[in-house]
Amino acid sequence: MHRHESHDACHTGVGDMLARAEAVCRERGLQFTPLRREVMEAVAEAGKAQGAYDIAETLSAPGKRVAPVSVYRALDFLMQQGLVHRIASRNAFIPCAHGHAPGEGVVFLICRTCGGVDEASSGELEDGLDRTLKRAGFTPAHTILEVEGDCGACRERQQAG
Amino acid sequence: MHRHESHDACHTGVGDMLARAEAVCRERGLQFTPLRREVMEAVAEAGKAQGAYDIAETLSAPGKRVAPVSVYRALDFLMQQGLVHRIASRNAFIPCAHGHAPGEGVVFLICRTCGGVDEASSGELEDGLDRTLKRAGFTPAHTILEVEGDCGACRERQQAG
DNA sequence: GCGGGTTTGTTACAGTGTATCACCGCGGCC
DNA sequence: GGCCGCGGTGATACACTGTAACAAACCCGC
Ligand SMILES: [Zn+2]
Ligand SMILES: [Zn+2]
Ligand SMILES: [Zn+2]
Ligand SMILES: [Zn+2]
Repeated sequence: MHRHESHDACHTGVGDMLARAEAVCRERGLQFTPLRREVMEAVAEAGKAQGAYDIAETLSAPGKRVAPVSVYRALDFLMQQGLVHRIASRNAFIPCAHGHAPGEGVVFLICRTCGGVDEASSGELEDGLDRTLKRAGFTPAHTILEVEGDCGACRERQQAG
Repeated sequence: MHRHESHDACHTGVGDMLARAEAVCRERGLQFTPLRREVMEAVAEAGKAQGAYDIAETLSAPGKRVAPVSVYRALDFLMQQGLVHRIASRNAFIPCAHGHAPGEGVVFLICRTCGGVDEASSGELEDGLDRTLKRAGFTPAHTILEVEGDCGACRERQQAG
């Protein structure tokens, strides 16, 4: 999978993500069960946004079937803990590589070439959104901000090829 | 349905939307067929985001069934012409009340109380996003920006009640 | 061991969107 | 007129996404 070196918040490896997930759960008195770990692992290893059915298939093996509904439940849990994000425009899920605070505005950068999804955040952007909402008299509760395009790595690769 | 008086870009009536749709199609040499008109009308009259199956049901009558697939085709056409928007977080569609240029950034304000969807745009916001993307080395092609919350009218109504 | 909450398995189902093929209507063309 | 090509529509079937409901297993404190 590709890495974006272009912004300062560096990506986390699969092992780190699992360790963080485990720590978060212990800290909050919640169970990081084998299924939840497997789902977290599958999402973290994929390198691009995974559909729930993809994950179910990944985790299934001859003799051990994991039903999509179980995956959805694990994903719901992981999302509540901020360990996984849902990409609305793809009906798919990615691991949170940044560990940002809940409510913090995040932009998802979805590469249409390699399928990788990066997270970026910006106070400036958030302030602009807040002002726009205030001007419209709108009280926000939840924001979705997803940009589809080409990541730096893919753009360079295209220009080179 | 409710109206947001809070921002300057004023909403358009159903008749105006239909007239604009017709004008746009004639201008571009495209057909504004009865089905497309009916779908545009259903979306414009609803006052809140409509699912494709809702529209199909609205347009169906005893003896005249409109299949969802036909609605999807009409909606695809109307979206290409910028006459209708898709709300990704709701799997639903709204009429474009503003007639903005293609590529112009727009925020959808989705009221979780009344279900109404308003559009707002902001150069400041767009600039902030552009800078954030540039910093991340990401070239945008399409942006989804949807905020769920409470519109001014509903908030006042709640405080009064 | 028992009771009660949480997690998981299983099945069935609802909601959303697409593929495919046939048919129709309308112009252009011979 | 007859023919053809093309865009739009109808109709069926299907794939993909997500949820409801209930039972079984598990865990933990009493
Ligand atoms: Zn994150
Ligand atoms: Zn890429
Ligand atoms: Zn619009
Ligand atoms: Zn409202």
